[in-house]
Order: sequence, then structure tokens, then C-alpha cells
Amino acid sequence: MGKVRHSRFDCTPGCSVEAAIALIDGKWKSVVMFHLMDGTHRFNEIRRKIPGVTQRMLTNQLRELEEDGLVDRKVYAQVPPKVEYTLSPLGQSMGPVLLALKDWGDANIDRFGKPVHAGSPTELEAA
Amino acid sequence: MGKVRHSRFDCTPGCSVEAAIALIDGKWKSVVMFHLMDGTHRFNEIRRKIPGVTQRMLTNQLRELEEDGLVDRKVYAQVPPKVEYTLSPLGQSMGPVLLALKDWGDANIDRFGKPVHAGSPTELEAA
DNA sequence: CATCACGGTATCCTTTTTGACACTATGTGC
DNA sequence: GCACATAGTGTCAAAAAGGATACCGTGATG
Repeated sequence: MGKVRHSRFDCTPGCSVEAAIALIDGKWKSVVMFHLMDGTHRFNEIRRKIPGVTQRMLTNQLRELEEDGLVDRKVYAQVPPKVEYTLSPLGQSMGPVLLALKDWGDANIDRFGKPVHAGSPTELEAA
Repeated sequence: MGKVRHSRFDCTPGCSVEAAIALIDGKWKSVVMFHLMDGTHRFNEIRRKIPGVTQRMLTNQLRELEEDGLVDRKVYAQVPPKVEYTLSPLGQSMGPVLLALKDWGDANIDRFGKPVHAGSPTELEAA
């Protein structure tokens, strides 16, 4: 059987933190989940909301989120393909984590490097 | 100059989530910070509270946390060496994130793999 | 004297993660 | 016909992260 991705938590007070962080360990996972908090999205909707993610990586991380039970995936048998992604109840229960990350990021993001997508519409509008 | 570790956030609503998660991206960082929420610790105190971490990695991640301004490090000029690590104000402001992770982990940790340190004192006591 | 504690460093290696690029089948619009 | 949209897959490479192992200087202890 394939490698188990989450299977080494120790029984110390920190291990529940470790368990939680391990589930959203993946460069885009927390951002994907954050966007899904707004409701069901299709693949390219998510993709458009996350500049910088490649199709390959988005697929990978959505699959892992689905495997971990954090995201539900619904495929409609039609052409062109239509696939909907939704936070599962378990994924929704991560809401407080995601909101805490967002709040903290909002308060502190300017401490860290400049946005790399200079010239993007929002940046131009601000100019 | 070396690679800048945090320097590519895009101006989308998700980027503040991305910024926050990037700071605690590192296998042991969130657990270290969680333990430091209890107050100042010395190096080996932290190490003993985190089974599985190697000295090498703990040093690395403490250094990165210090570089990012999340942890304060105080060296006492004595023998044997004494170094104290404390959450900085910025690190403390991550409290809600860490607590949200802990709460979520506590509620859900049994969904994921078994603890790997079977036989540890707490495990034996439970038996 | 040997062992231990402290808090590391140095070096190298392995594993994992991420990304680049090309490709896919169908329908639609021009 | 071509370009586009949809939601991917396949393959390979590069980069990054994490870990294994040995070693360090000082003092304390038995």
C-alpha cells in the first residue's frame, strides 16, 4: 500500500497541533480551503483565485484534500467536464483555523516581502 | 544574497492566509511555538517536549523563527550554556492560530494514523 | 578519569515537494 | 480549421526540507 501521509503523531500536548498542521501542509492547501469557505467552486474558479498555482499542483493538492476528507468532489458526467469542489463538514470545521490565519495575515502581511504580482489589476487600481 | 524565504505574496484575499501559513511552514515550527505559549523555555526543554525532532532540525527551525521575528532568543554568557527562547509579541499574536490548530487537532486527531511512540509513559498509563 | 549536560555546528544524504512542459477529448464560437 | 474552455494526466527535473551522524568546549559529578 502507498505511503501513509499522516501516521506519526506522538502523544504530547503538541501532537494535536502537529496533526492539524500536517493536514494543511502543502503550499496551496490552506489558500484553497480558504477560498472554498465562500462556497462550492469549480476547478478553474479556484485556479483563477490563486495566482501562481500551476494546474498540476492544484490538482495534486485538491486530490490530497479530498483523500484526507477535507474537501468533497462532485463530478458531473457532461462535456465539457464539470467538477465541483466543496469543503466537507470536516473541512468546514477548520474554519476557525483558516479565519485565524486570515486575520493574522491581514494584520501582518506588510511585514513580509512585497507582493510578486505587481501590475495585477488590484495593484493598478491602487496606483 | 540568499534566497528570500517570504517574498511572493499576491494581492488576492487568499494571500494573507498564504503569508501566515508560510511563517509557520516548517515541520516543527507550529509545535515549538505552541509550547512557547506556556512561557520561556530553554533549548532542551523544548526538545524534550517534542519527541521525534532532531537537534539539528530544532536548531534550524528556532533560528528561522527568530529570523522571522516570531521568537526571541536570549543567551546567557555562562557555562554550561544557557539560552532562553520566548515568543515575541509578534509570535504571541499568533496565539489564536495556534489555539485554533490545537482545538481542531484535539477534536480530530483520532481520525488519522496511530501515534508512533507506542509505549511512551502516557500511553502505558492509559493501558 | 569517565560520563553527563548544555546548546549547538558540520557534513552529507535522503526524501519530499513543487514546478515545467507537453499532452488529452470533447464541444463551442468565430 | 483554429482557438478556447473544461479538468485534468504523464513525465521529468529542480529545489527545498528534513534527517543521520559525528563532533565541539566547558564545567559538574561520581
